[in-house]
Formats: sequence, C-alpha cells, structure tokens
Amino acid sequence: MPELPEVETVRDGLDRLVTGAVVRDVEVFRDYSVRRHDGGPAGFADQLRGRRLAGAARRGKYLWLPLADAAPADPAAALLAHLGMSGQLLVRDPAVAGEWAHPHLRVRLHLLDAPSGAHYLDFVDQRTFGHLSVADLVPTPDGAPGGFGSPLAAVPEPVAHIGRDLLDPALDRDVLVERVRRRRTGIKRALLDQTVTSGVGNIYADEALWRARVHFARATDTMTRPVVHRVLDAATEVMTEALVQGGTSFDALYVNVNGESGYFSRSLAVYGRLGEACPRCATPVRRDEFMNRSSFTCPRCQPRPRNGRW
DNA sequence: ATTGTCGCCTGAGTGC
DNA sequence: TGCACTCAGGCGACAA
Repeated sequence: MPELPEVETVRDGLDRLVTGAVVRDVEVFRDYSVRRHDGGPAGFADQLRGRRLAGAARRGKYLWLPLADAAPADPAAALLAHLGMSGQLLVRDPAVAGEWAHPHLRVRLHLLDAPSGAHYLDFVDQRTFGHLSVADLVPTPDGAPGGFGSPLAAVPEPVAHIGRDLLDPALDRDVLVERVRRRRTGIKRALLDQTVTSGVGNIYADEALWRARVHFARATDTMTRPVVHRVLDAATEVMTEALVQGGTSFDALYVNVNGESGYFSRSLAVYGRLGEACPRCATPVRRDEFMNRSSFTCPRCQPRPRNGRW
C-alpha cells in the first residue's frame, strides 16, 4: 500500500509531469471515489473543467494540486487526493491507455498542455479506500508553507486538522516531542494519530519502534524526551530510506504506486515477519493484536512495559 | 478536549 | 467447483 515515501514519489512525479496542464474534461466512473465533495461527482467535474494544475504538494499521505485560472492569482482551491490502500495516480498517453483499459479506473482527467505531453491523469483504485475531491485552500496557522512541495502557506480544508509530517521542513520537532509526551496513551497510538503527526502507518510505526527498541504499548507520558526523539528519528530514517529506494524506478509517463517497491521485500525488519529471526538478536518476531490490526515486535529488543497502554 | 472503537471497501487466500 | 468466511488498513464519524 502507498505509504508516505510512495506518496512523495507520486507528488514529485506529478509536479514534473502535469504542472501547467489544463483540465479539459473529467470522467467519473465510480461515484464513491469522489466522496466528501460538495455537489457530488458532477460538481467535482464542473469545478475542475478549464482549471490549470499549478503544482503538487503533500502533507502526510494527502496530496493536492492547487487549481489556477488563466489569469495568474493565488489558487483558492485544489484537487485533493488520498490514495488509501490501493490508489494510483497514473500519468498516461492515449496509446498506452487505449491498450490497457484498467479494470479499476475510477476517475479520468483529460489534460491539455501537460509538460510531459500526457493526455490523461488516471485515478486507479482497486479497494476504493482512496478518494479525490476539490477542496478550498485555507491559510496555515503558522504562516509556513502548507506542506512538502507547497510554495503557498495554505492547505486544503480537509487537511487542516492534520499535523505536519516528519519530512516537512517546517515541522518543529521539539514541539512535536512535547505533544507526544502530553498524550496519555501508548506510543504507537500516538504515532498513528494524524493530528499529532501525519503519514506514519502501521508498517512504518512497527519498523520505527523496532529500530528505537521501544514497545508499542509504552505509555507516552512516561517517556523521556530523548526516547521520544529516538522514536521520531527512527521513523524519519525508515521513511527517508524508503524514499531513496522508491525514487529510483520512475518511468517518464507512468507514476506508479503499489506496495511493491523494493523496500517492502528487502528492508522490513519485523513487519509481517511473524516467527522469523529478529535481524538484531535472532529472537523470533512476535505478533500482537492491536487496534484491530497487527503489531510486530522483537520480544527481546522491545520488552513489554509493565504499565503499557494498548 | 481527549481517547478509543467502528466500519467503509474489494480481492486474495483458506477451509469445507 | 463454489460458497462462506477472514484478512489487510487509513482515517472519518461517532461514542464515551
């Protein structure tokens, strides 16, 4: 599934391949894929037609393309996307697209004047947890750029309640550490809470905690500042390494997102590796149920805290 | 206000 | 072969 590094790879690709393109037409093949939008699919299409895509920005796993009109002015709205579990944004030309009618094509934007020459921006999503919408841009409270790749101090309204992610240059780490320590919950819950910091999913949370040698149920209000820093640093490292690997395979007309970047097969220490040897100490990896999901830990490197919070 | 739970959705995998 | 069931999980909606 697309995690933050994959979404960043997509953002970078969109920035280069479709910035400046004009939306000539919009086809919505699945209404559910444009939910959370005023006016439904028809309103979505109406608000996009004739607009120019002015760049690509990202916060956590949300990404957006600010919409500009013919006359240059600060964009007031953006095409907002979340890829969910299985979403892809594919920049394609008709020859390729015609040969390959994707069974999970949900939305197609017809483009004019894309720098790549591409004619389509396709939203493909098997499991439909992802969605597109057009959203108003609102100013950031701190006046800093809204996210990675954003020159504007604004974010789409549905993103406003979400914390800056760990790759965001405008993130204040010390403030984040204190926010985490003020919470009365377990460290993994805090990592997964989008309002604290965004973009950390189940996989990277487990990997980061393993690196930092902290159990997922460790109570945040018992953690010292250095330990919280260690966890956040580990999460940043894991995502940065994945970004470096994921950015290597990139076709000029094909922005691909799937769960198959080399990172997932090669570099996971504990996630999904029940019973396999911990890369550090060879103890078999353990799986616990947590938040109706799974948590993978090394029982030796990450001993269970006495007063943990699950 | 903060914290925790539920359910959306589809296809692969499993057991009978 | 086919059917019923489970599982994966980000995150908004809602409850406590």
